[in-house]
Amino acid sequence: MEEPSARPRRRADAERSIARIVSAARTLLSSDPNARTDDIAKAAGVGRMTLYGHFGTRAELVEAAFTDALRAGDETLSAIDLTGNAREAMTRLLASSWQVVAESAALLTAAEEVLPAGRIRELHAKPVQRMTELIRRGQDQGVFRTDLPTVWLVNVVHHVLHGAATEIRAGRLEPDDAAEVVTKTVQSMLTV
Amino acid sequence: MEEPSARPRRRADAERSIARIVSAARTLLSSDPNARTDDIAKAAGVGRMTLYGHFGTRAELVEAAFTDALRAGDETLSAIDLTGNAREAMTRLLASSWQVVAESAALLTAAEEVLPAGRIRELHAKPVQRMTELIRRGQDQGVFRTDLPTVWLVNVVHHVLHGAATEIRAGRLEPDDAAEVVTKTVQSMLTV
DNA sequence: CAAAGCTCGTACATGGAAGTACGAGTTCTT
DNA sequence: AAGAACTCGTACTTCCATGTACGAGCTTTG
Repeated sequence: MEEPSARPRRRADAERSIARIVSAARTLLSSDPNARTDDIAKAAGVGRMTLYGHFGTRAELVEAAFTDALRAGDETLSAIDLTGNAREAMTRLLASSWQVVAESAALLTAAEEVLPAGRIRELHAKPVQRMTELIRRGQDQGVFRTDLPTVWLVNVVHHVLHGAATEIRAGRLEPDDAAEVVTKTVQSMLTV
Repeated sequence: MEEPSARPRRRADAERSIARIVSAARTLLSSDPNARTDDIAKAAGVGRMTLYGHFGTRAELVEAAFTDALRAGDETLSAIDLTGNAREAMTRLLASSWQVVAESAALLTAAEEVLPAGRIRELHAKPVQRMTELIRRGQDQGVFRTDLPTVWLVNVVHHVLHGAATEIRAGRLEPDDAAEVVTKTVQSMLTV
């Protein structure tokens, strides 16, 4: 899908710049989805022109940052053991998921403003699939409800995670309580 | 709270213009939170200058539209009978609520971009209180869980409603199924 | 019916962010 | 060490939506 390493290949300093830019973009956009490219360049310790040399448009930059965040999230979540009892696996998955979601909530907003909905969905494929498989497995095991469409269950879990992120940002939920609250909520949601 | 009818009083044609503008703003902003004031004036069948005569800034206009939507929502929801068994009352409340939320989801986004968070919260006070009271009553009756903060329960219900709105917009949930799906989800969420 | 209150077109001012142009200097790569 | 690749400052150019100014002509209201 991506160009794995097409073209003449980049010089080492260029790679470094790009990495710093993407990282800065992730940071800034994660706290303000409207962060200006200008500020991102500054935060990356790089000239504005350098940034434009690598990312022709703001949209490209946002996409790169978003993709990177998803990659990082996937790395975290794919380390979790999801075998055995699906209910317990879900608890383990949620314990890490809420943080991943919370960290990049604003970044997602930025992406939604700039990328077509289909692209966003595409990039989300992995986490969605992970959750879908787990829920399906739970349904097969008879521990999760089957009276609602699986797609809905998957998505509503995501909405609850985003909800928790919002509540934390608004100061109405303590980060320390998040895992427990989210888990209890989701677990009963998955039960009739 | 508002100025009930302060000042010399407006002329009849002004009242009419304002009503048309607010209504157009509600419509446009409910489908595109970034709708331009220009387009709103056009849709209201009113000159741009007339609009600016009544609303000094875009923010004022958005607030007026948002307030009006909340007023309309409140009108709908306050007609619902919430007495008796809290669980059944909740089902009745949700049956109407999901639509109200879905209709103005984009408008809420517009408001969030332009109004301070506190103001939004303030304007939401009524619906929040309605839901809070119902949940508390259910807890007293012993039909709703008490192992999670009531504030969280109230807010997570809102998030689920918004989630349903999103799924509908994305074509992943049929409007006809919404009420059932939302109800089932929320009811089990409110149970241990 | 007259004054006050509204409407609304055209034209302009403002402001913010995106993206471009140019070109001199620096760092890699081979 | 030479050429290619990259950096990056400064100074535009564009674009687009918000908000203003001015003023002629309609409605309401009392």
